Amino acid sequence: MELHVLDTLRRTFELHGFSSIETRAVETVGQLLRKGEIDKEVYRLSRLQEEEPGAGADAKSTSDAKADAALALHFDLTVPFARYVVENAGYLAFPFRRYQIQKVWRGERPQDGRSREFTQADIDVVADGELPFRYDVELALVIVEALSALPIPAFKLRVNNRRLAEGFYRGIGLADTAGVLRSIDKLDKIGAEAVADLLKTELGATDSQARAALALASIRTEDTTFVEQVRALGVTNELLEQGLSELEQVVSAAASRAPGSVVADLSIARGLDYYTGTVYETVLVGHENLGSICSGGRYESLATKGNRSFPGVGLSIGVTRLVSRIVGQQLAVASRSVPTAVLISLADDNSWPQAQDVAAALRGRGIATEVAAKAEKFGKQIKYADRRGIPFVWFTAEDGSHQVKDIRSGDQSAADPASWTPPAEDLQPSVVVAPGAP
RNA sequence: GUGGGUGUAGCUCAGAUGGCAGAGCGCCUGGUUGUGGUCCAGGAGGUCGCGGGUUCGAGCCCCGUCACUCACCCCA
Repeated sequence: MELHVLDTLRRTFELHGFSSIETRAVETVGQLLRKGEIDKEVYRLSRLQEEEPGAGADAKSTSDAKADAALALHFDLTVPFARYVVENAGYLAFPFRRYQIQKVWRGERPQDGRSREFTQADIDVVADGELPFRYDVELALVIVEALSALPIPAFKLRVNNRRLAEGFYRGIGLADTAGVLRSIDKLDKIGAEAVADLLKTELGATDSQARAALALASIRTEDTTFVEQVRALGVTNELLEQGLSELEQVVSAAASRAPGSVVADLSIARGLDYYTGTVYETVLVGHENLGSICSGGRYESLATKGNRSFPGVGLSIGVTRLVSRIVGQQLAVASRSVPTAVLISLADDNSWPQAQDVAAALRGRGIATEVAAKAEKFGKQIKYADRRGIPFVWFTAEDGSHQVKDIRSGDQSAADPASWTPPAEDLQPSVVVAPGAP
C-alpha cells in the first residue's frame, strides 16, 4: 500500500518535471536549527559523541559551538534541502525543482497519526534571487493532482498568506504576529471564545483587537470573494494588500483548474516560522481529526550564500500519516497480499522440474508465478493460494496436459503454458478504494 | 518534557474479594482415501512484557523497569 502511494506520487511529480534527490539523514544540529527551529523536536544522536569529560567550563561560545556540531536526524526535508542548495548552487540550474521522498524523525511522543519516524514526500522549487509568484500557484496544482491520484477520500487544500495575516495584525496594532498565529491556529480545536481569551491574556490584546483577529480568521471561501470580506473589516496596511493580491492569484487559478479542492482559509497559521508568504495545509474531508496530511509554503530566504539568497516554495506530504489512516480504517485495500498471480500445483514431488518449466514460461510473459513446494493434497495447495489471494492455480496432469483454475469462480479449463495469460486486472495486485469513500 | 491508560494463545480480548490459565476467531487432523471456501468431530498452542518484593500460594497486591497507547505542547 505504501509503495503504491509512493509510486503514484513519484509518477505525478515526474510528470511535472521534478527530479529526485536524496540528502543525508544525519545533519549537525547547527544546520538543522539554522532557521531558529524549535530544538526539542530534533532527534539527537548521542551514542556516537559522548562529551569528553573535563573539557573545562570554557566560555559559553565554545559550548555553543560544540552543541552546534552535535549530530541529529533531520526532522523535515526542507531544511536539509536548503543546505543542499547552498552546497551545490554552482551545479544547479535555477529555478530548480526537485522532489524528495525520505524518512524524517521527530523527537516526540508518538500517537495516532504521529510517529517518531515517518516518511515525507516533498516538492519544492527554489530560485536564485527571485522566484516568480506563479510557482506558488503551480505547486498547489501539482499537489492537488498528486493527492487526487491517491486512493483517499476528498481533501481540502486550505491556503492562507503570511503577509496578509501579518499586515492585518499590524494594521490593528498587534505586533507579535507569531504569537497571534499560534493562538489562531487553535481555533478549530478550542473555539472562538477560548482563542479570544488567549489573545487577551497572553498577548495583551484589547477586546476589539481580539474580535478583529477572529473576524479575519473566520473568513473561508472557495473563490476570491474573501478579498471583499477582508476589505470590509476596514483595516489598511501595505503588507496586507500584497498578501491579499497573492492569495487571490492562488485561489482564482485553483478555482478554475481544480474546483472544490482549494479553499482560502484565513485561519491557517503553520507553526514553522520560516514561511513568509503563501502557506498551505491539507485535511481529508471526514478525517479532520487526523490533522494536516500535507502542508508547506513560501520561504523568501531559507538559504543564503554570500549575498545571494534562494527563495523557494514547497509542500510536503505526510505519507506515513496518510497511509496509516488508509490502512487503519481500510479506506482502500490491496486486492491480494502477495504479487503472485498463479500458483503452479504439484501432482507429485517428482514433477517439480516440469512445474518450474511452466512457471518459467509464464514469468517470461511477465506473469508473477510461484511453484508449490510439496505435493500436498490439491485441497491444501488451493487453500495455500486462497489464503494469500492468489487468483489462479495451475494443474499439470500426468499426460502432460495443463489446466488452470480461477479459484474465485471455480472455473477450470485447459490452458497452454506458452500462451495463457490472466485478465489484465489480475496480473498485479491492485489497490481498491473501499466503497463509501467519496 | 507533563499527565492518564494498556501489556494474558497467531489475532481480538475475558479472568469479583490472591487458590489448577480461559473464550471467540485463526491454525492442525479427520469425516471428504489428491480440487479449497460450508458443516460436524477431535487436537495443538501461553516465560501472563521484564526484574525484584509481600505471601503457604501472585495473571491479580507493592516497588522498579521496558514497550505500546491517549491527551497536552508541537506538528506530516
